Amino acid sequence: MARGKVQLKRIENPVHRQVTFCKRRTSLLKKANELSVLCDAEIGIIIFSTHGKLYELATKGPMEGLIDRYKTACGDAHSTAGADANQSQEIKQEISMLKKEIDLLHKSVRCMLGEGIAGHMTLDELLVLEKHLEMWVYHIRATKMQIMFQEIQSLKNKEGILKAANVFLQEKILERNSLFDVSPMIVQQNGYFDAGQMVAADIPCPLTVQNEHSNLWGSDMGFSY
Amino acid sequence: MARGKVQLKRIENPVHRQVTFCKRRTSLLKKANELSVLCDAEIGIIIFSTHGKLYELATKGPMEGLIDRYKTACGDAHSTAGADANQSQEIKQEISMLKKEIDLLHKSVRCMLGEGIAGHMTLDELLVLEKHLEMWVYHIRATKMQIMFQEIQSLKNKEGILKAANVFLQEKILERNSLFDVSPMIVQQNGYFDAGQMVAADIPCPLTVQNEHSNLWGSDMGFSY
DNA sequence: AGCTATTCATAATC
DNA sequence: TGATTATGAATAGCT
Repeated sequence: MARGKVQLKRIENPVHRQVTFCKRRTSLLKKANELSVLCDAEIGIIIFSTHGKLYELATKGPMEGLIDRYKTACGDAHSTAGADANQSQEIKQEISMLKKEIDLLHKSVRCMLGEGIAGHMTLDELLVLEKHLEMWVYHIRATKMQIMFQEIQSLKNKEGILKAANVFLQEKILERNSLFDVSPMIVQQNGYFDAGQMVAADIPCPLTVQNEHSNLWGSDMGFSY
Repeated sequence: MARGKVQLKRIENPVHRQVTFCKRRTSLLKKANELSVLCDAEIGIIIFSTHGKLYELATKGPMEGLIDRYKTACGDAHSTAGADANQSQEIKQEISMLKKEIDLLHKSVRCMLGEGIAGHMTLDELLVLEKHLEMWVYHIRATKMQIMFQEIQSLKNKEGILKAANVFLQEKILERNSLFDVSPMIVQQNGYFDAGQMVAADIPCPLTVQNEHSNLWGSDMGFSY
């Protein structure tokens, strides 16, 4: 062909390969159509690109009909009979395969977003900008997460301290209750309790704290990050 | 073509038609084979001559496999039976969706590999990809944030409850200190308090705080996003 | 996507 | 059929 004869070998450069694929595919289908018209032949062509994209041509009627004719002419019997029975199983299997592929591709995309772009010098500035923005946002978010984590740790420490303090205080009270008949107190679920009423009450119930997972995850606590 | 441009019309002369069919058919199959090798594509060609004679080519594996792949990729087969038509329809739709996503991801990967955006992805596809990525990241982060806020809220509730209980207990103690000269207890800001002041006592009704948040955080709760 | 220099394909002919 | 040849098509390498 032009500007040098081509080797009948897979084109390694992806860009070249893609361009050649596009051009030659078009020509092939055109040729097929010409042959069909000129010579009154029925032709079907099925092409799957490297990436699995389908291109097809059927010159007389639908591809289905051509395939049926092919199977007939091929001399077979096992075409459509048992297909339906196994179809459900096959479809499920196919869905599973497709999902696995999607998962793999997701990982690929993530990997590429996370990896350097140094290997491709022709990469445009948009991608570089995106990368920079991502790094920037990353640091902001990391800081926010750290602050939140510290707050959680701090609160946990406070909790432990207060629990210990309360245990000690209750020991004190019980110590005296046994001598002076002082009623215990109740802390209610919402954390509110009426101290005045408690003092007057006479209920031998433990001081407990429960169910404080009354999550206050309000709609106004937006995801601002 | 040589010696005059050819009309794209059926060749009426049977001899000419036969000769042209033979030559062009050979060339078409040759071209198809070249395309397959050069561009790593899977190609199948089925040709029926005017007289019904079959010529075929399948570049990677048997024609049967290619036809199966075609039916799968096409949006799926003619399942004929109407019994499971609805289920089949849903499954087809799901497969279609999955394939679209795979196609999108393939394009994304290619794009990121530096093959260029314009030639491979439409603006719509880019927007969809962007939206997908954003939604994906959004869900992950929303989940993380929700867990963290719940944790914080839970701890704050506990803190409030324990503080109230602590205040009440201190009041109790002070109330009796005035009568029995017991020194009050102090919980210090840094969370330290002197256990040595504690007086051993029998505690039939302990002040308890259930520990419900210990398993919300994994040990690998890094800032990985 | 276009262009062009080459190589290919092939219609007509022998 | 097969070979030859004059011409139109296809296309690889570049922009």
